[in-house]
Formats: sequence, C-alpha cells, structure tokens
Amino acid sequence: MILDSETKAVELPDDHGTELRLWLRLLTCTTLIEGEVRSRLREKFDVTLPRFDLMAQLDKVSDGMTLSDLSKRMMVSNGNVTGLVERLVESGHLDRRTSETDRRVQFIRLTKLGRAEFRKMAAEHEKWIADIFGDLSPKDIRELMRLLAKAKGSAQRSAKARNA
Amino acid sequence: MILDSETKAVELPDDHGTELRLWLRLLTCTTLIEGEVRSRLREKFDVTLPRFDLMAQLDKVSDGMTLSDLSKRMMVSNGNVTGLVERLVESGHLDRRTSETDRRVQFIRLTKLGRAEFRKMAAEHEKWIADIFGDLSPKDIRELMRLLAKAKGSAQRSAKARNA
DNA sequence: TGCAATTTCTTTATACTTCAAGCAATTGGC
DNA sequence: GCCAATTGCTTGAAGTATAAAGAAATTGCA
Repeated sequence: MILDSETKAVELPDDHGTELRLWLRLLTCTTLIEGEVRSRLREKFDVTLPRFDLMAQLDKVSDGMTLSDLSKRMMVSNGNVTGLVERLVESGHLDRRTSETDRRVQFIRLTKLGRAEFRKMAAEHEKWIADIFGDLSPKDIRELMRLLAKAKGSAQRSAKARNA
Repeated sequence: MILDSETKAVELPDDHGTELRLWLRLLTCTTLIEGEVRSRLREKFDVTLPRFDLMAQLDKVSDGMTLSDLSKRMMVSNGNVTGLVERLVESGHLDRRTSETDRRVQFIRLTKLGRAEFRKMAAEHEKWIADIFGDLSPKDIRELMRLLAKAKGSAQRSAKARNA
C-alpha cells in the first residue's frame, strides 16, 4: 500500500490489480455455474453442455440455420460445429439439408425428436438457473445485467482495436 | 405479457426468464474475454490458456503445490491436471518431486525458467485485462465485484443443496 | 467472360476435458 | 496390528476445442 503526503491511499500509475481481480471473479463465477449445469445435464438427461447449447440455438428458429451461423452464435470454431452436428445427426436429434441455391451451405434443423427432447431439458434447465441465482434480488439482477453489458461492450472495443 | 384485472403487468408464477438472460449474458461476456485472452497468449507467447492458468496458480506459492491442490484451485478434474503438468514438465517449465512422508503425493513447482517466463507473460496479461475492462469506472468495478460475489455465493448454496 | 478473392464447410494435428475405473499408499476405527 | 475406507494420482475412452490447410462453390469485378 502506498500512502501520499496526506496519508491517503493512492494507486500506483499502472496498478491494474482491481481489473485482474474482477476478471478472476467473473471467471470463477462462470466456471462454477457452468460446472453445475454440466453435472445436472449429464445426471438428469445424459447430455453434454455443448450439445444442449447447440440445440438451444436451433430451437430459437423454425426453419434451420447454417453451420456458420451456429459457429458465430456459439462463439466456437467452424470445425467444432461440424463434429457436434455430425454426432447430433447421428443420434437423430438434427436434420441437415443442402441449400438449393448455394451448394456449399447446409441448413441444420432440430428433428421432431430433437425439439421435443430439448424442450423438456430446457424447462428443467430454466429452473436450475433460477435456483442458482436465487439469492439475487430483481434489483441485483438488473444491475448485473447492466454492468455485464457494459463489460461486454468494453471487451468488444478492446478486441476490435487489437485487430485493427 | 400478462395483465391482471387492474391492467398492471404481472409475472407468471414461474417465469424465470430474467435469470436465464442473466446467465446467458454472463456466459457470453466470459467467453468473449476468455477468447480474447487466449488469442493474445497464443499470438504473443505461443502458450495456451490452461498452461498459463496452471503456472499462475504455482506462481502464487514458493514451495510448490500438490496435483490435488491444483485441480481444486483450477476447478478442473484430476486427470486433466495430470496431463497438463506432464506437458509442462516436459517443456522444462515445471518440476515435480515426491513427498517423503506420503509417497502418493507429488509436489509441483515452477522451475527458474518457468517462473521467469510466467512473470513476463503475467505482466502483459495484466495490461490486456485492464484494457479489456477499460470502459468500466472504479465504481462499476466495485459494484460488479460485489454482485458477482453474491452470485457466486448463491451458486454455491444451490450446488451444495443438490448434493445434500 | 474470366478468374482471383471470398465464403462455406471439412479435415487434420494437437491439445484440453470429463468421467469412470483402477492402482498404490495412507488413515481410522476396532 | 488388521483391514475397510479414504486419498492421491494415473489411465483410457469419448468428447470438445483450436488453428491451419484445403476442397468446393459462389461472387465480384475488370
């Protein structure tokens, strides 16, 4: 701790300790919840988190999505999605058909089975999440939403600047 | 939207949409930052995030840590740590020796090389994080810290209840 | 039209990750 | 002192993840 001439605590010019601690806390918090959700999904439905996430993306649309869309929305690599989709088609949860106007493109959809199973899981999942955040007041939630939005914007600005 | 008899908006008894949206935002935010940090580590130092994280744990102590300690602190499985440590010993960053009082236990330490390289990376890393959160005011950071601590506590309570 | 750039997706190599099973060492009753 | 339970770690199988290279199709523009 550094004290100035009037014995008040001051920061070193580039002490970025608070940001680092914030990042570690954010990461811990997310990892903790993610692990919990992963366990419950495996335990109750014998499904992995990546598969659940992929199905969640597809459940939001009725007419299917391309692999590229999926990888963008899930923020994972293209090749990763290829493999996930492959296994979910194999298990009968997804359905793929090639675009008629652009033969590079594959539209991926949930099958009836896939959608039915997903809906069942999603209903439980939503309750788990509500319980996991159960100690937070509506005001806490609003504040967190606001601050995380700000953090996201800041991170995007930083990432963009690096790639410019 | 549901309206009651006096035409005021009311919630369905178990609509947990806000918690779910909070979780998705938290996850997005973390994934975004994690991806950014991962890219930069690879680009500047040709190191993976898990290796960096493991070295960060070891840098906090002078006399080494056991594999179990590492896996608890990193919140990953035991087998995962075994592999990570193996590769880092191989590359000369870590050092392992068996406990003399309990031959099951292995103490893992950073080598001189490992510590030197880590310190260099950590200094850069701290600046990246500061930049990534650069749009947040000190007050924003304090608030986020507080709310994330509360969220973490809530998640732990929920996880504990499930395993009871 | 021609053809270079781009886009979409797959493949490959390598690494990370979990879970579950298993081995060896230690501990805690009795 | 014995032995069942526990602890620390490793292994193996399956799955998830990235980056990089490549194949196929489309687009854009001279």
